[in-house]
Amino acid sequence: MTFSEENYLKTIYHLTAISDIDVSTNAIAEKMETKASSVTDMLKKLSEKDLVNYIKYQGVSLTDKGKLAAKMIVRKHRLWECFLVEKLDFSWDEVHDIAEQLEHIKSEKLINKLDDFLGNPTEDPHGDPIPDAQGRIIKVEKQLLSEFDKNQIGICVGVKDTSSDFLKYLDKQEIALGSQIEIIEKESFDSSFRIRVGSKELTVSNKIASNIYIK
Amino acid sequence: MTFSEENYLKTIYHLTAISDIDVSTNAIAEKMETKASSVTDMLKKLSEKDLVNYIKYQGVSLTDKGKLAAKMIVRKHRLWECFLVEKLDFSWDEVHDIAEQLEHIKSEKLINKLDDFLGNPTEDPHGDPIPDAQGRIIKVEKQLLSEFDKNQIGICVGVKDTSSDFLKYLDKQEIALGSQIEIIEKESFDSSFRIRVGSKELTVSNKIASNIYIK
DNA sequence: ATTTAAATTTAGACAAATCTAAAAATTATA
DNA sequence: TATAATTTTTAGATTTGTCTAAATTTAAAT
Ligand SMILES: [Mn+2]
Ligand SMILES: [Mn+2]
Ligand SMILES: [Mn+2]
Ligand SMILES: [Mn+2]
Repeated sequence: MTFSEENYLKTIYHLTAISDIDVSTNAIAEKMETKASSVTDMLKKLSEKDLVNYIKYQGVSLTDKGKLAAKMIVRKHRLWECFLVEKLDFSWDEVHDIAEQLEHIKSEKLINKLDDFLGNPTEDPHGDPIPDAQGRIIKVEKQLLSEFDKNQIGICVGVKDTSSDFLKYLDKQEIALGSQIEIIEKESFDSSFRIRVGSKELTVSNKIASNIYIK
Repeated sequence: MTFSEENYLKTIYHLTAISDIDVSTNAIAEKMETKASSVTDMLKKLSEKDLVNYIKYQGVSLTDKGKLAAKMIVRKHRLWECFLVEKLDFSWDEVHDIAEQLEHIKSEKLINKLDDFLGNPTEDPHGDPIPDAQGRIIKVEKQLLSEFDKNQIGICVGVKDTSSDFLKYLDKQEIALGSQIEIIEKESFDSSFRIRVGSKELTVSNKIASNIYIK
């Protein structure tokens, strides 16, 4: 399997995880910053290999084989992110791009040994679940901060947007995984939130609140 | 720089390290298990990028820029081999192929942090020197076991052949880096050696003795 | 000094992954 | 429902790295 094929599988996996319905050619093209015609070519190839169910003009979904392959790539990506943060002391906003490269290293033994070395973590530095060697995922039900109401309290357990910019913003506000967040006030006009994080109080926009997972 | 370009540079680096004179197209083709015509094509490209000094029909050598680039790849390869052996408990005969992949991961920060995490090792699991971030190498003078004479004693500090087969043979004979080796007898007929390793005595062919470095 | 052999390069082809531009199918709108 | 807009696919071109076969250059052997 080539790097490119792996990247397509991963993208389709992530897009189907969101909405569950078939993924469109354009959605893939947009996410991968490539052209729709390139996507079509690749879908034909992946279909030929029985990794996706593809019907012309009708969108695409992963086969069981394709889904497992995608999960193994996600597994590698997230384990490497753990390694970078836990062992090499990278911050959570620096690891994604390097993991994008490391996720393509081919060695089952390597990834399983890495898993053990890290103590078999179930979540990556952004709170995303790590599939095990069989592709099983422990789902933790979590809500967006934006769905919370006044006076509710929760723990930050993940982020939806994992861009470096957003993660740095959270660092600045001293919001990290494990932080306790209390909703002091929800402004009905713009759906912004007044929250308490630790001892500090701050106001966050709805856009921010829509990218923080709470449990 | 592409994977392929990096692999060519590394190969040229290793071939020049042996004999110091210009490397031939065929030597590169043989080592990389590719065709001479493919090598010629790549040499033109590397020459265009000022990574090699290339004169048609006359062989090739690395420029300073090319040599530094090659050393950085070797640095990455050997540091990852250390990681695999020291941290993930791989044996020294399993790590080369995985390191061949890992050496192409692009992140200076990653490799320098890995270096620190490993305690800035100066040698890899096969006794080969690890260039530092500036490309400097600590040369340890060492001799082949085959060049030793009767009654001499030394420590095994490296191997010339790093193939899995040879390394497994050494494991079987309980010869490892750090093992004390004493030459009991040198057979003049076939240049084989009777040696003592730890408490055991054994006979090794000249071919074996020509692939073990002693200090 | 020719001739022969070996090494190297060139020419042309191919597969993978991408692109642009044009055609076809689907979906939305009037 | 007919037409327009959007989405998707096809056709053809490009880049990278490879290959085979033929031509060229260099080295070796009469
Ligand atoms: Mn990531
Ligand atoms: Mn992540
Ligand atoms: Mn190696
Ligand atoms: Mn090595």
